[in-house]
Amino acid sequence: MPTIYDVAREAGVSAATVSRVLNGARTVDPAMVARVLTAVRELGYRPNAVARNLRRSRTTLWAVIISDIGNPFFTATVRGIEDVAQQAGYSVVLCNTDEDPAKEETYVAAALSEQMAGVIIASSGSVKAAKSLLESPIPVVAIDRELPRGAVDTVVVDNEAGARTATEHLLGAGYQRIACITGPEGVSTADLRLRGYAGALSGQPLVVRTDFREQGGYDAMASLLSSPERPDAVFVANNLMTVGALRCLAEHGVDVPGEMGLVGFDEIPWADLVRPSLTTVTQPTYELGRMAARLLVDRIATPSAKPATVVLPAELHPRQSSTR
Amino acid sequence: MPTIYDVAREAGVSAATVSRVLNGARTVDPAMVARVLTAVRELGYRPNAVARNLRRSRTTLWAVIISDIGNPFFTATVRGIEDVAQQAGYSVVLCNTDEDPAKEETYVAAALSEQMAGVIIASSGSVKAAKSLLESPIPVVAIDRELPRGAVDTVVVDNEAGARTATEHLLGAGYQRIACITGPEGVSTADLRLRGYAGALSGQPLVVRTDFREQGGYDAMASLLSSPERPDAVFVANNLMTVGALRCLAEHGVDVPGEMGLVGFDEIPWADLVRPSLTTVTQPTYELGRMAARLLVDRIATPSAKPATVVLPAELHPRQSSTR
DNA sequence: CTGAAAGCGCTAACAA
DNA sequence: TTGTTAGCGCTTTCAG
Repeated sequence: MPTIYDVAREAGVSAATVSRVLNGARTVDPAMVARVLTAVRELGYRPNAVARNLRRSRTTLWAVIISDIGNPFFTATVRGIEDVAQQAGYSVVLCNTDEDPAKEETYVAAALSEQMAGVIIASSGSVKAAKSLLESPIPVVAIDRELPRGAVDTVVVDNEAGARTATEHLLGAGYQRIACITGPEGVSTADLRLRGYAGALSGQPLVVRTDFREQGGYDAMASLLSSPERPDAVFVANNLMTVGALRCLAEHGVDVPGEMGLVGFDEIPWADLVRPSLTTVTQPTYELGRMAARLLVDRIATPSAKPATVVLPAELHPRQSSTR
Repeated sequence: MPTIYDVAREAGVSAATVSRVLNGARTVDPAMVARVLTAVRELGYRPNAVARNLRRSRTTLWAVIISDIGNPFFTATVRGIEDVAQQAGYSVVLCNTDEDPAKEETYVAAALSEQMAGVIIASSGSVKAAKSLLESPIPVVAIDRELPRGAVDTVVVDNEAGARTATEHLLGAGYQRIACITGPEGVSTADLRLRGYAGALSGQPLVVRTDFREQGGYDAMASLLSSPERPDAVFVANNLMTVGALRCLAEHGVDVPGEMGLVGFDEIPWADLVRPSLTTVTQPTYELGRMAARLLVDRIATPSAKPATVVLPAELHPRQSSTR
C-alpha cells in the first residue's frame, strides 16, 4: 500500500502538501493540486484512516449498539440514525449484542478503544457497560431503554402511557382478566410497560416475566394457558414476544380474539397480514433514530451541555386481535 | 485519557513492560505484572486501539456490508458470521447499504481506509466498489450475490435450482399461467432465479423486474393484475417483494391460492402465521453466514489460496398459498 | 527479564 | 504558498 510519502515523491512535493490537497485546504496552488491528484490516481493511493485518526485523536465513526438485530424496531431506528449521521459526516457501525450483557460490554470496550466519535446504545442492562461509558469522555445517547443509573441524553417513547392505553383498550373491549407478559426486571421498557399495565387495572395484576424474544413469549403464553387463573386477554410488552404468544395460541387452537384478546407493544412487520391481524402500540421508530442522532451531533459539538431526555408518543393501532 | 506512559510511571516500569503485560507475554516477572495491573485499574487505563492498529498495521475488525438491514435473510446470516468471528477473535461491524451503490462505495472505501481485517459483502451491484475491493489486498468473501466480475471466495445458495423447484411446484399444483417478479438486472440472485423460473416453464415467460423491496413487489403485482395476460400464479424472487405482492392481492380482494398461487424465494418471518400461510423456498441463512466467516478466516490465514465457491441448497416449504 | 529507542502514516505548528 | 519537523500512542526490535 502506498503511503503519503510515495505520493509526495511521485508528485515532487512534500507530504504536507499532499495532505493539504487531500483535506481540501484551499491554500494550495492549483498546479500542485493537479500534480498531487494525478499521483494519487496513478499509485492508487488511499489514505490510511488509522494513522489519520491517531494523529487527529478523533474518528468519524459512530457505534450503534443494539440489543437485537432481528427486531424490526431497531432496524427502523437504525435507518433514522444513518440518515442523520451521513449528513453530518459520520459513518455508522452497527453492533449487535443479542441481549447479552457480556457482548454489550465487549462492544462498549471496543467503541472506547477505537476512539469512536460517539455511541448510541439500547442497553441490554449491563451496569458495567453503562459505567464504562459514563466514565469515559465519549459522547453517548441512550435510546429505547434508559442507561442504568446514567445521566445522558436519552430518547424513549412514553412506555407507561402506551401500556396504559393498550390495557384500557382491552378493558373497554370487555375483557375481564387481563394478563401481562413483559421483559426482564431492570430493563426500563419492561418495567415501565408493566407499570402502565398495572396502573390501568382495577383488579389484581397477573404478570409473567421473560426475555424479549419470540420463544420467551411463546413459553410465557403457554404457562398462562395452563394457569389456574387463566386470563381472557394478554398485553404483551414487545413485538417478538407477541409473535411468540400468537404462535402459541394458534398451536393450542385458542380463538383470538374470541377466547383470548391480544395487544402487543411495538409494531410488527405485516401485523395486518397475520390472521387475526394484531392490535399494536406503535412507536415512531424512524423519528426516534433521527432524534437520537441529532442529540449525538449536538453532544459532540457541546460536550458540557445538560443531558436532555426526549419522550416520543406511542400510538394504539386497533386491529382484529382485540375486538370481539 | 491516560496513556501507556502514565501507567508505566505509576507502576514504576517502562512502557514496553506495560505493553508486554497487556498483551499476555509470559516473559514478565509476576511481581511486575501485579504492579502493572494495579496501575491499570487505578488509572482506568484503556489501550488506544487506533495507535495499536497503526503500529501493528492490522486490525481485528471485519466489515460486513449488507444491502438491507430490514431483511431477515441478512439478520440471520449476520448471526452466523458473528458467532464464528467472535470465536476467531474478530469483531463485526455492520454496514447497511440499503441497496444503494453509492452507499456501498462509501462503506467499501471506509473499510479499506480503516484497514479492516476482512470484508464480507452482499453486493448491491456496484462495479466500482467491487473493483476497489479486488484491487486491494484486503481479504473478501462475497455472500448471497456474486461480486461483479470478481474471483473471490463466495457463498451462495443454488438460486437456479430453488427457483426451478418453486416453479415446478406451481405447475404441479395445476396453475397454467405463471409469472415471475424478480430483482434488478445484473444482481446475480435476480438473474439466476429468473433463469430457474424460465427453465421450468414450457410456455412463454411473463416477467416483471423491480427492486428487491416490499413496495416493488406490491407495484409489480398490481401491474400483473391489470395486465391483459393476467397470470394465475406468481413466483416472487425474494421475501420482501413476496410480502408486498401478498398485500397487493389482499387489498384487491384476490383469493390466494384460489385465484392466484404464490411462492416466494427466501424465508419470511412468521410465514406460517400469515393467512394464507406462504409457500417459500428457504435458504440455510445461519449456515451461510458461518460458512462465509470460515472462508474469511481461512483467507486471512492463507491469502494466496485459490478462491472457493460454496453453493448451499435451497429447500421448498409448501404451505397454503400454492395449494388449491 | 527489562528498558531505550525507533517508527507505523498521518496532520498541524511553525518557519521560510 | 510550501516544506520541515514533531509527535499522536502503541509495539517491537535490539541491547543490556
